[in-house]
Amino acid sequence: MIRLHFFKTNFMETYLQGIIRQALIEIGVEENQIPPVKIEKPRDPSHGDAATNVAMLLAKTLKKNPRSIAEQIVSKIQPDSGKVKAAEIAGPGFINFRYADYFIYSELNTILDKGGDYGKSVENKGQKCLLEFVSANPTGPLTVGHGRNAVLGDTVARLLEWTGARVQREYYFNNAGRQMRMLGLSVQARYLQELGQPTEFPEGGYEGAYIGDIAKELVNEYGDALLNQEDEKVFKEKAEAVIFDDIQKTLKRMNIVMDSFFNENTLYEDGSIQKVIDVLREKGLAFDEDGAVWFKTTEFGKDQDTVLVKSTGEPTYRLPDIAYHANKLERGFDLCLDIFGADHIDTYPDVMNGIEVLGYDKNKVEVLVYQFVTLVKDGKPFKMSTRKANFVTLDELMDEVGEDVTRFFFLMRSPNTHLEFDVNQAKEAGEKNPVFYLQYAHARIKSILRKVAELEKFDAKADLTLLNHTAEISLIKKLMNFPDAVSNAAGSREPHRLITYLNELAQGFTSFYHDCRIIGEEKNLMHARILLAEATARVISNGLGILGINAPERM
RNA sequence: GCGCCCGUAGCUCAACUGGACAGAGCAACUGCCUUCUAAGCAGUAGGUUUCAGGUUCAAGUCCUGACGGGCGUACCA
Repeated sequence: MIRLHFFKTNFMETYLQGIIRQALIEIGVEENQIPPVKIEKPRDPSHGDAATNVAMLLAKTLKKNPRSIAEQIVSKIQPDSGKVKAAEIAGPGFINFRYADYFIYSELNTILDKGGDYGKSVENKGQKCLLEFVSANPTGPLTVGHGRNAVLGDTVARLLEWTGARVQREYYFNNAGRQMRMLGLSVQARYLQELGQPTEFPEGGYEGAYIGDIAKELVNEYGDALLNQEDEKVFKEKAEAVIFDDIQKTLKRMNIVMDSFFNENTLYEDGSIQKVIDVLREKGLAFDEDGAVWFKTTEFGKDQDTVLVKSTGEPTYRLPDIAYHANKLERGFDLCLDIFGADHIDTYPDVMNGIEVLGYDKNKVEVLVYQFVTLVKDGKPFKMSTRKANFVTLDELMDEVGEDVTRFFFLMRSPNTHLEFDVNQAKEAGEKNPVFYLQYAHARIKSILRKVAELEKFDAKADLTLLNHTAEISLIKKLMNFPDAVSNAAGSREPHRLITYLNELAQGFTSFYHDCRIIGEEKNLMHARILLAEATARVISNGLGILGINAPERM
């Protein structure tokens, strides 16, 4: 049997495109009149497995009605019976194809052969990607707000890896600046209070309980030896170390491991910040006014110029951002993807313009923007502010609802829409919780396979053509869509599409489970169904793996 | 004021990037556990896709304009 491993879905698509183009030429359509032949899969299974709309696209140029064009095309098509059954015309002029049985069963074999690799593609083969995400400064524990960023970033990374890319996960941070000084001062104040010194807590300081914990640690370590520190440096450094450690633990708990950490400070040390200003000045795009250095963003259509260096001599965050992105491109990545919250969106055009002026290809930089998360508890939104003690940390959230559920909920919705994280629904250990539906389907299959293994040995080969029940056929077809679902989610950077797919798959399995027994059926049929069940478990666990969620053996 | 995002079932959201009859999950109602996991299944009900125009064979999807919501619009990050 010829294996279609490396062409797979695309193989069928290019095949259909080929025979359609051939037919078009045969009926006398000029080469340059042929529109792009798009193959799509109909929503409604009764419309077949693949369809094209070329006839409708040609209606205008050929000045004929689409159905008659479709008829002409179909009359010239002689499909390979090993791949598709005859083409049909439907609706306003769609040409629908149905997969041949042989093709479907051979695809099922492919799934079983490829196993844990099924769904991987080569479309981004050789691409080097830098995915920057989280990038929270170490001023406090990761909160729910960071959670969406972290999970989205990591999952998009996994998706890109499945399409063949090499992805480096990078965390960008700044441990200098006012924020961090304030952090140090806050710890210092708590330290002094801890030792009974009358102290005023700094205005706008960090009030979270974790600050007090760090102070206590310092007391344990140093006693009162730090009473007469002139500045907050020791406190800041301690806080940074503790908090960073904490952040990494939280990430690890969420199944996220960074490949690199990039400190903003590097950009000052190696002079690249200065270089940005120099080049912008040289090109007449930076100028001095009121003691500050400005970026002439009005040149790019903004209604205001933008400050790069404040009159205090301190740069705004835009300047290092530009230098940082230049640095990324300098490192030779083909794609630099940033995960940004909606509140940061305004810096993006400045960065793009900046790096373009510096002579880099801004098409290599891409930003995935996600909207905010609202925690909902008991039907009420839970308002959070980072600086006040009033926030829910990611760890607390995971303590409450679990790691898998947390990841799933952050991924469930399109990045582009507000995410309402319903804690009550997430905590529900049962029916109301959409995560378990997927895991349950997987556990169920595994349970059956365990039972089967106790009964008898069977060889890996089986007569798959025995799988001809409606539920079986549509389950196999669903499995066949997995690679598309992966590359779709990867291409659009929208993991929720994969979740939608997996839900449909799990539904497909459950109706198979409902209609078709495995244990107790005639031996050959049982064997065939075991393979189908195995393939399904495989695809579910591959899919959940991409989402960074466990596929449990039993529940 | 200006810029970006959003508006789809009572609620939370999908809709494969312009395709065929707009779909799920909660919530509501009706059934189903001596048979491989009922964390499940089958069914009922729920819609003028905010409104008004436009583009075309075809619009929830694209363009214009209203209306409503979120975010941004700092010499804060």
